[in-house]
Amino acid sequence: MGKNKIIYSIRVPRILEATVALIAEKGIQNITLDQVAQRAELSKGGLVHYFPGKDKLIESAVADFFRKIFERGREIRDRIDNPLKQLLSYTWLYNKNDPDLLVGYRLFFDIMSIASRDRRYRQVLQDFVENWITLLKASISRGIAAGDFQVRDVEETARSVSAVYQGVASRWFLDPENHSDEWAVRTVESLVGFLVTNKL
Amino acid sequence: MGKNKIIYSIRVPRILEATVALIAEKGIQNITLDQVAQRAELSKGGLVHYFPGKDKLIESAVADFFRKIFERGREIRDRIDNPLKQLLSYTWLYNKNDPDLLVGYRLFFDIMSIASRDRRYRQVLQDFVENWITLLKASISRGIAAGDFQVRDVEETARSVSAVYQGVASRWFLDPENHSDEWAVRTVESLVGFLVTNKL
DNA sequence: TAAAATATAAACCGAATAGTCGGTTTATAA
DNA sequence: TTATAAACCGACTATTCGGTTTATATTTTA
Repeated sequence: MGKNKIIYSIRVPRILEATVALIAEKGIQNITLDQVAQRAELSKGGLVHYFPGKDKLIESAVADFFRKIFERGREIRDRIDNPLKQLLSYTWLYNKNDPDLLVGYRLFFDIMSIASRDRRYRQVLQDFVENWITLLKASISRGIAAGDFQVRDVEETARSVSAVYQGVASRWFLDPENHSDEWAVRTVESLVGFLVTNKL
Repeated sequence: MGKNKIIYSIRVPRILEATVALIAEKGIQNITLDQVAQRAELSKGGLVHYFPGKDKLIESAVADFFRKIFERGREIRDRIDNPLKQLLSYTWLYNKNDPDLLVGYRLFFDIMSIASRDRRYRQVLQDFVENWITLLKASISRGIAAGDFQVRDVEETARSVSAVYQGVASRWFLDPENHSDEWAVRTVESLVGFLVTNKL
């Protein structure tokens, strides 16, 4: 593919964006090739030319989007030096005004739902999570080296931190009426702080 | 509906069971009326006679199933007297050998995914969660009264406890290879214990 | 017991949709 | 200029599926 590199580099991002936007709107299971083609402003034939099959299309769009979100998290973390503050730096995820996050949460819930039955999607999810775990482990290790953290098992603690973020995010996103932004941030700060400093 | 009470009380549970089983297998979005009818051993016409429309059918099946799961949690909790042990009593949710839980998790992820776009489902989810919150608040209040817990805000703490359970469960269920039963139980015990005793 | 209400099955309808394909246009290379 | 491959279009096909209709059987009721 891609004899004409210029047109390719215009079309493909546009298709991926259209796909992700539609998924956010209707759900992975409910988008159609016609809809994607229409939003990406090309024909169904053209769409299929770039992504042969709906599965391939969705897979690419999801992977691309998650990669971007992760990059963002890493960049924000990298601007911080203190290990504990790094571990708490992901509260940008609790921002209702960020349209990318609205998309991201919906995508994430979709993926989880499908992953509960489909090994392939389970792998996508695991890979995504593993990236964050790696990031968290680095911060924890630095905190230990600096003498700030008391942690029995870095890996296990990183997974607990990550699980806390996810649990809080789920409630915060799906029931904002009963779970304020402040509750989310307070809970994460309290629990993550405990995980890295009060381990017996 | 259901002038004939006897036949009704046989058909309806059978239909609900078939629906839930099929949802667990294929996902809410992917079941068909024909499949449900076949598994419940009646015709599609018969099925529609009892539940006029797919939405009604799914709604009833989900509500019925969640009610049963909640009843189970309450019964287990009621057999325990110590407030902290009550708060930790829900680790029966981390049991891979229970077929009802396999069904339950898949259902739950489906609901979350749809709820992220559909107000009706968000309400279903909120109602379900609110039941657990009520249960947790009761335990926390008893612990405070007994002088065992130090908690700033009962409601907020109950929601944090619940979020911890959910976050841990998500990881434990979707990536069992990297999140052992022991990790799940240890994490919950550690975090919940902290939430009710070390609040500043 | 006859009429009415209910229960059930099977055939059917129409909309939606993933994927295919023949053919056209456009860009690059010879 | 010409040959070739990529890019693109949109009509067509086959299938799926929710819901309806029609017909028949069973149960309730008057």
